Amino acid sequence: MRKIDPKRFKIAKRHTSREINRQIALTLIRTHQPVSRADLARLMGTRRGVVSILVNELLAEGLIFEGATGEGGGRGRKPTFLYIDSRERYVIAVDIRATRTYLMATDLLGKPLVGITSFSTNRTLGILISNLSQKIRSIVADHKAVATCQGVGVVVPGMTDPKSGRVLHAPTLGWRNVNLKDPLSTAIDLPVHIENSGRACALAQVWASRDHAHIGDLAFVSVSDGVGVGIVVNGEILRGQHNIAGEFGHVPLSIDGPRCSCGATGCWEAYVSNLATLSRYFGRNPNEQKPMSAEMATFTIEDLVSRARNGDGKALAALHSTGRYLGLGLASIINAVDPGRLYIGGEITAAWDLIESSVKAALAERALTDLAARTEIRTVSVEEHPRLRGAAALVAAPAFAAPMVA
Amino acid sequence: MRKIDPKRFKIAKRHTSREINRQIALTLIRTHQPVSRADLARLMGTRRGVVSILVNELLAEGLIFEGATGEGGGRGRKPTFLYIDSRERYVIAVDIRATRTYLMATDLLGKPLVGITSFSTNRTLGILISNLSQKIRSIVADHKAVATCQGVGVVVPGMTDPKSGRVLHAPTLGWRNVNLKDPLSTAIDLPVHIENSGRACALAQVWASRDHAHIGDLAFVSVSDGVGVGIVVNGEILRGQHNIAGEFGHVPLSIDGPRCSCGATGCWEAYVSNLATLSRYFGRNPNEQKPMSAEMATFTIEDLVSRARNGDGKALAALHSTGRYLGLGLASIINAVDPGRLYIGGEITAAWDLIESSVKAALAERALTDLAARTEIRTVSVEEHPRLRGAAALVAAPAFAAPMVA
DNA sequence: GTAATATGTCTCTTCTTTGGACAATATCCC
DNA sequence: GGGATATTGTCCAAAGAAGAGACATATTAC
Repeated sequence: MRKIDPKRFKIAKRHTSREINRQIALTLIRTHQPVSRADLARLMGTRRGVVSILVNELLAEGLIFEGATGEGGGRGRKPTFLYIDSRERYVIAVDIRATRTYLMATDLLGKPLVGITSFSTNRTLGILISNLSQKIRSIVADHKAVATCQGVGVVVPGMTDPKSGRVLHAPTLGWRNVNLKDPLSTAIDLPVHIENSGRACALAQVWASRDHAHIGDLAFVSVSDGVGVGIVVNGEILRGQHNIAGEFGHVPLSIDGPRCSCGATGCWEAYVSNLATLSRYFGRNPNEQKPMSAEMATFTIEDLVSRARNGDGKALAALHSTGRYLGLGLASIINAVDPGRLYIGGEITAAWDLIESSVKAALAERALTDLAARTEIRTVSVEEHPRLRGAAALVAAPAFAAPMVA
Repeated sequence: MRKIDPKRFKIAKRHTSREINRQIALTLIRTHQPVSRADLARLMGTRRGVVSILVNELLAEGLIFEGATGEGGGRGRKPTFLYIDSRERYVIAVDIRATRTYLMATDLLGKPLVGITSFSTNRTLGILISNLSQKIRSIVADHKAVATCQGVGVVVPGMTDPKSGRVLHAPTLGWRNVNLKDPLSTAIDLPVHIENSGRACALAQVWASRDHAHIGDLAFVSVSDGVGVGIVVNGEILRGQHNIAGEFGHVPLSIDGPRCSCGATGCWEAYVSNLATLSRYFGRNPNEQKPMSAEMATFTIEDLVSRARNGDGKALAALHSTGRYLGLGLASIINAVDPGRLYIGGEITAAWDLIESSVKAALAERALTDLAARTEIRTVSVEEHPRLRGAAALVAAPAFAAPMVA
């Protein structure tokens, strides 16, 4: 039961029905391919005649293509199978991180076309844009003959306003209220979409093409330098009134806890970020000003995990502790928005087998019902590049999205 | 950008466009009444001809009525004004609380028709249903001549599953997984809608008819024995996968804090519930098992507030403390879902002038941006009966809701 | 009184789903 | 091999709905 917004409603025009059904057909082709017109008619509960019109429209636009007539199975005329056409269009995904910036090109379904390239991030906006557009232009030039670029999706570790294309605040980059979209867009002459990396990761999971069982309500928790969270409600990214929705990283576990980079104390992030885990291992107060030892400065979570695997009890304890705090925070997410599934990303997932029990025990401690405590948790490894896949989805997904209506 | 659910999509049928525009017209009549057909055509950006058809449909169904031709202002034929017809239909709202159960009848816009009646709550389900249906039948009999009852909305202090009509867990009533809807519905032969009271309060604000500026994203925080929260996203109540979404009352402020009724420790509820505030005043550990003094047992928040107003420094300090914790928790809500507006209900609102500064200061401490810290907060006094208004909205609102599409 | 103007209804056109017919296959079974 | 049966995709007429504009009605300006 949704209330119609008396200021921002959308009237049903003459084309609206067609638009809706067209997108449904496209979605079903996407999730069920290979699929015939007759199959679609059965799935949609309409006549084959309408489906034919819809399909011909999609064919004319080049969004889908007809494959060879497939094996029907029973008797009767064999069906012509339909597929999403992922050859002529592609998108470029960009992941800007504090130290390096990563690029990838994918088709509309998120399948990578070329390997991931990267370069060192220069935090001066002008230089970064210049470096970036050079790389992008090179990719575009390479593909000019076969396909056209639909746009560039850029994810940033910080708060963003996708509408204006501004990065509101990215602490690790030292950016505050900078317009990233417009200068980049003019430099490369392509549409640019900006988004926070946590949300983009969530987006990547929503649109993950393999997932037949669509989960319209999910949360993605990305644990690395900070904790980024993306929430999806009703198949739509939750952005909130000020573009800060989903910042569970700064919901407290203990208001008297350690100081967080955001200025407040006891944020979840201050307990489970990579730095927090490492500090715990070194028995160091993360707020301390005194310089780190050489070992500490270069020591990574990967190192910690391998030590834990090799029998370092202190390392294992530090991981378990992080696992526990992770679970406590996940319980907050469940109690707050109760998503159908939780995804965890970040370096810590490499140690998931070690910490899963701690996570689940902590979750059960605070979840309000048994069923909620058993909310499915899936890890997304660093190698799956959820941020880049999310960046790609920023550009590719709108072609498949539901039209705004009512 | 919303993903279409490949399992639960809704095709656009021949009637769909009409349905959508009909509901938009109805919404606009609701929010802009008195309004003419020509006004609607301008608001909707369509021809007057289409509006006429939609309006005639709504007239035939008795949802709206034509008033006297109004003053146009300029020259030309005078418009015939349209209004929501709130005479022929009404709904019954029920608020079941631990000690008393309240009833009210309202029209479709939520305007009370008869005064609020109440009776002592008997926690034995059968007896309560019997008592309740007696009262309901009496109201129905009183109105039989003039109007028909559309249904009964029931709100409960606990977790509910509106679909099945079951109360999953209501600690203060001692109910666990009881079917409230079906037996009540058969007893009174009317449709029954069950909902958690926090969510219902949020619903009441969404559908508050005065509010021209529709806020599609809001949170309602109801502070009393416990802390109930209702979240609205995109004009729709957030229920979550297990019907526990919005339970911010059990998101921690400090995991090492006082024990909460839910079994966990340091929940927001354990800091700001009425009991927590009173315990703070009496310098008593709320988890203590030792019996309360006679004074403490009968002392209420209202008493505390009046003492604070009369110069009791300890009372004022206890309230300020609650205000601070309230603000810290509100910051969590803002960081998590970033609603456009926060509503606060409960007895504590009577002391809002005393604690507002504490609330806002605490909120500013933890909010991630200045803009977010300035999220509008509105109080809803106990006299406005938000729970009952929400219960009414459960039944009345579907008539105005947007149709499910795509 | 006449011109100007706004409202509400009506008609015709265009777009879209609905229902059914039909040709084009392909298999089953005798 | 041939007829019966079944399935796919297309086509056509019907009906629902928005778009565009004409027209009668009602009211004020001058």
